[in-house]
Amino acid sequence: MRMATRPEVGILVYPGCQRGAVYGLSDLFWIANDRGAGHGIDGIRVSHWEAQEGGGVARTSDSHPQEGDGVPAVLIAPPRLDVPVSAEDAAPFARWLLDRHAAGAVLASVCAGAFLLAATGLLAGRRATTHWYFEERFRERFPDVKLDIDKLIIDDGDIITAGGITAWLELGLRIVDRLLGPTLMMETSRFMLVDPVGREQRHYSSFAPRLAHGDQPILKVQHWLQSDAVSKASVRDMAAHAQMEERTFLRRFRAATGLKPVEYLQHLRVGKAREQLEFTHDTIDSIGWAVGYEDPAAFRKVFQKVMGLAPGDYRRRFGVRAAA
DNA sequence: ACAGTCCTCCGCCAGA
DNA sequence: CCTCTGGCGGAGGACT
Repeated sequence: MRMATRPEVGILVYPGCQRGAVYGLSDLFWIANDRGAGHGIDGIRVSHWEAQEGGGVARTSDSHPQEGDGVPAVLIAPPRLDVPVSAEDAAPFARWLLDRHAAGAVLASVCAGAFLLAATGLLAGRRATTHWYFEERFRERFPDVKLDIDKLIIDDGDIITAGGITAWLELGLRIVDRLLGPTLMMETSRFMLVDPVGREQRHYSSFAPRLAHGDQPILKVQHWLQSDAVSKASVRDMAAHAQMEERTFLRRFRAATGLKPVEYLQHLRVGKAREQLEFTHDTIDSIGWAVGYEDPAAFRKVFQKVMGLAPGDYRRRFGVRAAA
C-alpha cells in the first residue's frame, strides 16, 4: 500500500541545539525507512530547518529533495545541553511553529527543546515534560504548563514532549509508530537494541530538592538534612533548627520545597539507597538499615512508593554488573 | 504478615 | 481587610 504523499519529519536546528540528537533522530528514521523498504513501504522524509537571516524558517537539509516543497507532518525541537533556548532565539521559530501547528503539524520536543515549544504558548494548560534538571527553570518561565517530570514521554496528540537527553530515541520510535506503524517501530527498536516499552524518567533522575525558594530558615534545614542526621531527624528537630514552631515550620517547609517533611526525608533516604543498590552488592536489608530504617519491610515499602519499583527490581535494572 | 505505638500534618480558629 | 503565626485535636500514616 502506497501513501499518497510521503510524510515529512522536520528537525529544528536552532542555536546551541544538540547535534547528537539531530543526527541520531535522522539515523533512526533512516533505519526505519530501510526496514520499511523490505516491506515495500515508502519511508519518511527527514529534513532539517533553520531560522533565516531575513526572517522565516527554511529547509537546510533534506533526505528527499525531489519531493518538492510540502509541509512537515511532524516538527521536532531537539535538546540543548547547557541552558535552555532564550526567548530571542526561540522567537523566529515560535511564529512559524504556530502556523505549522494550525495547519495540522504535530509538534514534538526532547528535553530542553520543550522551551522552544513552550515559547509558542501552545503548551498552556497542557501536560508536558522536560529534563528533570530544567524543572525549576521551566516552571518559572512557563507557569501555566502542567509539567509532569516523572514521565519520559508525554503524547498529547498534537504535541509530544520527551524528558531525558537520550529521550530522542523514545520520541523517534513514537513517531515511527505513528507514521509507519507498530511493526516497523518494533523492528527499528530491535535493530537499535533499545527497549521501547514504558520507561519512566523517575528511574533515572536523582532527587533534586527545590533550593531556590528564598525561605532562608527552611534552606538552612535542607542543608542540615543533606549533611548528616538524615536518619534520625524528626519534625520537632527540624522546626527547632529553623527556630520555628512546628505548625509554622510545616507550612513553610511545604510551601518552599513542595514536599512534606516526611516525604522529603523519604526521597533523601531513597536517593542514598539507590546509589548503594547501583554501586554495591550490599543486601537490601543492610542498605535499608544504612539509610535509616530499622525495619527492612518499611524500607521496601517506602522505596516502592517513591521509585515505582521494588529495590531488587531497581538493582536488576540499574545496578552495575560486577564480573561475579 | 499483623497489630500497636507514635508521629505527622491538616483543618479549624484565634490572635498579632 | 489580608497575611502570617501558632495552639489543639485527631485521623491516618509511618515505622517498629
